[in-house]
Amino acid sequence: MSNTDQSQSEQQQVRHEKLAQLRELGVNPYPYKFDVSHLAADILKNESLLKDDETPPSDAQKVSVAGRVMTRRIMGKASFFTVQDSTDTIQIYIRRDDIGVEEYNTIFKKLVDIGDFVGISGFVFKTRTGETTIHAESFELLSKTVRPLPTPKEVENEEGEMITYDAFSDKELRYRQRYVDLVVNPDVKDAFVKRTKMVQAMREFMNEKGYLEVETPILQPIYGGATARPFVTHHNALDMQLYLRIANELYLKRLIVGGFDGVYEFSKDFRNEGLSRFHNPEFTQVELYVAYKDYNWMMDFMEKMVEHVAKTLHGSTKIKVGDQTIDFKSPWPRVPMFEAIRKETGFDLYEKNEEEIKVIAKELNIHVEDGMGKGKIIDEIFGEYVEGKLIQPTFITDYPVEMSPLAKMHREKNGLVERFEAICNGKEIANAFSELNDPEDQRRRFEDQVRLGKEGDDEAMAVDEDFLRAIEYGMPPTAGIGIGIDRLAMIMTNSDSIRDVLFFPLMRPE
RNA sequence: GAAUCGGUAGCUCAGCUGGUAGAGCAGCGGCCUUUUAAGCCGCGGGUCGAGGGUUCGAGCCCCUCCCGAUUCACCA
Repeated sequence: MSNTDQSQSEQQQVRHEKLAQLRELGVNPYPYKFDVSHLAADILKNESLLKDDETPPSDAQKVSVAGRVMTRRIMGKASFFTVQDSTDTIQIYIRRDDIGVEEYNTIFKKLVDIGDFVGISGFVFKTRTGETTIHAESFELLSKTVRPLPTPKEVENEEGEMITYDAFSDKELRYRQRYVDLVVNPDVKDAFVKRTKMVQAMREFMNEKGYLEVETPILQPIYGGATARPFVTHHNALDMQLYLRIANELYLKRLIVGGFDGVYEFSKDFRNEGLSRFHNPEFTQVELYVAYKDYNWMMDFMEKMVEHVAKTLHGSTKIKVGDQTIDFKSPWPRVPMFEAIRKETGFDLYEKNEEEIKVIAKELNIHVEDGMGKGKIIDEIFGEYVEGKLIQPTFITDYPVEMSPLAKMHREKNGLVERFEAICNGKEIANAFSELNDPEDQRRRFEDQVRLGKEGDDEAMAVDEDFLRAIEYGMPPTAGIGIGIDRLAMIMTNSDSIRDVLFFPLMRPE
């Protein structure tokens, strides 16, 4: 867009004019650096920087801060304004007689706007009303903004609650212009910082156990490791169809075959499905595989790791989510899937055949489509009658083999596999199994998937011959897990939409 | 994919039964040297999501489409 574009608002045009005036005055509106000595948050915390009224400021009491101008209150020959840096917002007091007539009257009062980056040097004092403030001794424009920022204002009322006026609250604008959202809505930043700290805490927890963080292909010739529709792409030089990964499971298990005892990857996965409050086409999971362990061990591991995450982020195992309090203190209840269904519906599905289950599904008002298969129907019943009721973290264990083609047969229970899902706040946050390492069984399971695919299940898996070859070379007993990072982040940050824990959620083009 | 609600100034919103488009903040011109949603005086700013229709006349009624939010369905 040119700076004479007719589509610009009046305010944008005014700011472009100010930019030109600054240049005419010989002021570079985009200088190269500024030496910051203090962050706003540190100044606000550090009483020893406060200067008393009697003595002139010592060198140790001089501060330089930089950030965006967020509010301005001009009172003739002196002004107050606030500057927001990465840590907080601090008030600045500036006087004509301290910084010079042109600097104050022309540059500061006329040519600087809300949103501009500025650098201030001065000393710290407290105003009459007790607000810690920097008395500016010099002032420098660091970057001129030519687009007006939304200008929310926060006020504390008599009860000590913060009231926000003119909040930048339009969700569409907030998601499309996350950079603006981050500038004017401080809580947004907090949620993303928490997300990062959560990932760090998990990474440290796994590193401490000696597991190796690895990277595996995002572009895969055969997609696998989950049931989902993939994104399809094409490699020109090899003239080859490739898929964006829906999971990295099969690659991490190849690494277990290769002799690593524990490998994990924070993996951006891609599923070509609809969008919702809980679904974004690209999302993050951490998958972890540990040799010589089973799913019982993995439950111990997961509850301890998530308990650790909660303590790291909140200093407690208890977290407020909506109007619930969720307690991540281990151990979490472990309930076999069929028992959970029986408790909620009165029907025992164990060792029932597909016809019998279809009859029960009908009685439970579950919509059954052709080609859904036994596993899928059971999953439907579970989703409809059980999942949403599990608010406190719970392990649901022992799934039907039909819906778990990569999990090992249960050591005792007929027709089931050693699998668990961790459910929390009514949603799945993790999925794990004793990994199937019997190559003949694995081949049969793949073939069953192919059959389901032919019967119309468009999410069924394909046979991955190279993966079969890998486990034919031998894979030790292994426990594996995938934990949904976005879902867990939603809980840890009390967000009710996945979009609030993704910087840039997928949106239709403007 | 379906239903509901919404899209009006840079931001947040009002706009009745159809009759020349409003407020606060932000902006512009003044006054103001400890203010804090600073204050006071004055001013400008709009393709009312897009297109079509009905009407003497449409922000408002009708149709189509676009975008979003929420709920439901599928998926983690």
